[in-house]
Amino acid sequence: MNLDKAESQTGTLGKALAVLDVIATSYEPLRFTDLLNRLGQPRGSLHRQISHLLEEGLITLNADTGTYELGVRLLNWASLAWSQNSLRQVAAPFLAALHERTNETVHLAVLRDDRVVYLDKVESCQAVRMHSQIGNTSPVYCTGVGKAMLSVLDQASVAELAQRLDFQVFTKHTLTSPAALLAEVEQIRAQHYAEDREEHEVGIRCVAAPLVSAQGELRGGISVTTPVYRLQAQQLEQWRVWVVETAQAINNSLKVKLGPHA
Amino acid sequence: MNLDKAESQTGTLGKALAVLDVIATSYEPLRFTDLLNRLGQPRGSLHRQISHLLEEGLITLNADTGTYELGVRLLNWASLAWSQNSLRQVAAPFLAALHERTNETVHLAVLRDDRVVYLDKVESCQAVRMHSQIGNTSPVYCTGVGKAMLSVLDQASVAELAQRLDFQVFTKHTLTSPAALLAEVEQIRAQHYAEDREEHEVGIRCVAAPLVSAQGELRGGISVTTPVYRLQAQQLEQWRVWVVETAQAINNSLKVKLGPHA
DNA sequence: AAACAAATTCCACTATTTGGAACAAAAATA
DNA sequence: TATTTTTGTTCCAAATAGTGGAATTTGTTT
Repeated sequence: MNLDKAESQTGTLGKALAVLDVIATSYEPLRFTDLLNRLGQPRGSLHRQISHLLEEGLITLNADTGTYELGVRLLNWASLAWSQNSLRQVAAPFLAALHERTNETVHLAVLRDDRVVYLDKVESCQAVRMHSQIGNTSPVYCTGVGKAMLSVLDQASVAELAQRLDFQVFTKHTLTSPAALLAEVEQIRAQHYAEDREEHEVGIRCVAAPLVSAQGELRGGISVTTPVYRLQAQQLEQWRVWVVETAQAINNSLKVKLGPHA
Repeated sequence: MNLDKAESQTGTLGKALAVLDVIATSYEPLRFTDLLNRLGQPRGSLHRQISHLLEEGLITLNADTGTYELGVRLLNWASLAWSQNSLRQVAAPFLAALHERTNETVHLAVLRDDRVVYLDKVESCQAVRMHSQIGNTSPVYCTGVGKAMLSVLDQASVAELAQRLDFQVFTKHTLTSPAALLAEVEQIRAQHYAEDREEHEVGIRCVAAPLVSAQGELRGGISVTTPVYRLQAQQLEQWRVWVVETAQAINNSLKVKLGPHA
């Protein structure tokens, strides 16, 4: 009956998670009717989906406001997801060493759904904000790790991806077109490292490199971030070398730790 | 046909999440067959459930090992869950102030499924381990916050809960019977604060108090934790006061921020 | 107390899930 | 290399769980 396009259905699960996603990404708290409007589903169906999510502890009803919040079960899963993540486990000591050398904030990130997701962070003891960044996402096109990761995908995929991106302007250095991004990625591919020159946030620069498996598949990216005011030209040069070296070391470690088979 | 006991079914969603839970709580990485054994489901069904979880990004297949890991989508949700959590938002400044006064680690936790889940933590800049603790769980019966939270439930619920707990012995001070726990909770109810006297970990003590809504319903708990070696008797007395004061302040703030209705 | 809005329940209809078995691929063994 | 065993994937009729429109209940406003 229906052999349209990429027909991807995860059935009942997908529908329930769509509800969860709306709750997760809404800026203001939502009541039943708000969800009804945003999801355009029949009352009955939505109602049951919500009860299931509640019963499973994925969401919570705030009795005072009648609005839904994400449940703490998600926090618990995330904690487990983080600690068992194999990429993170392998990379951790290298990130620590890189931080040691640079004394700047070091990130580990992966690509998901056209966005960068931060997996780990090593920083000098600062105001200890939550996971600081862990689990947060940023656009690919204006972050060091983002562009670094794109550089190991084949040109065609990058072009496709660039086409469907929605370029937002964060600073006057933000890349704002598919063409600009493609050109930049081309260059990154050649030099093996990427830079963010205040493209996402004014006053913040970073140097990044991609992580790949033994088969050359994209695994993630790492970066060193710094405020420009304490940045000196030769430091930057030094960091490029260190970041690339560290990425290389992690790649080698990945081969040993994960895939001694091909 | 089937009116057995507490008949709680979340249908398809519940089954999918059961798979996720097995992956989450396993100590070693699991392959398809491992999951099959642990879940005792027909091959076909499990296979489809796994594909759905994969497609939704809730789990990832590690191509090198053929094992499944939790997906980063969970990290992203957790990050949002944490930042939008209203209890945490309200409590945050009070936790910071309490940390300021005591200069010791301060925790915010909630009760879920007979366990304590840590929601927030303020600590002196130490080795920055991930969420440090956020999303981690501990038993109720051997933690300060755990026992503090039990003290605001009615005696019957606590007795029931105590009965179904599996008391593990962590130190020589760990409470190991429903009776002991009930007695302790009784006392906590009277004095309005709880203590963990090296019951979970040798050398660690803590003082805790429960958080309640305007209607007196349990909302969570807070605690101050310290290594015994730097503990002096009069400090402890001081902290009891501060912890109870802080809890009271948060409770008041909860009334204002959340529920000005009854 | 009436009018209104929001949330919950109901139930005949329909789509998805189920689970056993057949099939394919990969590893282990001969 | 051939053979067996293990592991993973696909199929489809039957069973089950989800759908969605409407009626009912609950709770808020006038």
